[in-house]
Amino acid sequence: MPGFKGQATYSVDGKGRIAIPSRMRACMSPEAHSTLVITRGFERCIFAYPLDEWLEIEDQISKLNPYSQKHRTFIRQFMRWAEEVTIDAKGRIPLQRPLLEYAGIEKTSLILGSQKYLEVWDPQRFEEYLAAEEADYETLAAEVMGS
Amino acid sequence: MPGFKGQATYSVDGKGRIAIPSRMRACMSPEAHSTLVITRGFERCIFAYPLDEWLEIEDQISKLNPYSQKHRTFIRQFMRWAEEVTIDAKGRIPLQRPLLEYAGIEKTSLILGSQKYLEVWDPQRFEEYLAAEEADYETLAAEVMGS
DNA sequence: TATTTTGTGGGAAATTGTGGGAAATTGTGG
DNA sequence: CCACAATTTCCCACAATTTCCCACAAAATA
Repeated sequence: MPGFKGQATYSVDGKGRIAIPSRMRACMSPEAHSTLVITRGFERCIFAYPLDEWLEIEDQISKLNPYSQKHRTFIRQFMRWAEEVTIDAKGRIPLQRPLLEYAGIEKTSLILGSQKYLEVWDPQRFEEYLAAEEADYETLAAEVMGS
Repeated sequence: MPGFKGQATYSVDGKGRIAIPSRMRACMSPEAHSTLVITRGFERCIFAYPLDEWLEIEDQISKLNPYSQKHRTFIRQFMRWAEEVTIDAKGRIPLQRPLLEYAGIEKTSLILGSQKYLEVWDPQRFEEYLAAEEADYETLAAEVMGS
């Protein structure tokens, strides 16, 4: 089962909705029930997990120890940003203002497929992120994938 | 099962489509379902993997740790350029504008068979690449293939 | 030379993305 | 408990893009 791939630049409408590219929608399994869990991602973007993927992550979270301060803090931070949203008839999802603010998204969004989840970026911020990345793609590939 | 071989110079039509040479198409196994995954290659060309080959790569990717910053960056970069395309009735595939731009392809493309995958180059850029390669073919062969 | 295959181009149909209005829901204050 | 405002959800219309399909020409085969 292939994962999410590809990229697209879509607009954010007045109601804070963004479209999910149909190719990416097609990658979701029926068990996801057209539902995504959006949450604060790393590197200042939004992550969106299909429901079934998310449940596996939550399963891991549930195994953490709530009596450890470190674990507790992580659980709190991880869960408080998460929001379950369903994809509407036109393939869109609503994004909450706090998340949009966190990611610095206003009128345009860049959607990236990243295997098990989607990422939503402010296009300009993504450019800056790319520029800041020190290792170039080919070096990184050799490092990570080299046997 | 023999791999992709040979080369061909084909045009890119107004809709960004290129034909896949029939003898290369003939090399694809039925498991590929006439589907190629095109993505950003190294040295500024486009790679095209038959679906079955690609799935093996993605399998490796899925084993990486998304909580490691380095791995996450690689997954992001690797997947965002990838796009699943099916070969149409006339043996063509559509190429997305971002990929064409990355490879500097405009009206003409050079298609190379390279064992497990195809490469799509801008003909002129390929010439430049050859010229820039310092090691000649025979020296390289001795180095790489020497037991 | 006739016939099939292969590559090229473009038109028509279907799908996809965008925006906005109306109905339903939720929260707030009287 | 009800009225009102604000938000969210559902639905429809339009435009742009993509997909599908057919026609033609060049090349290869016989």
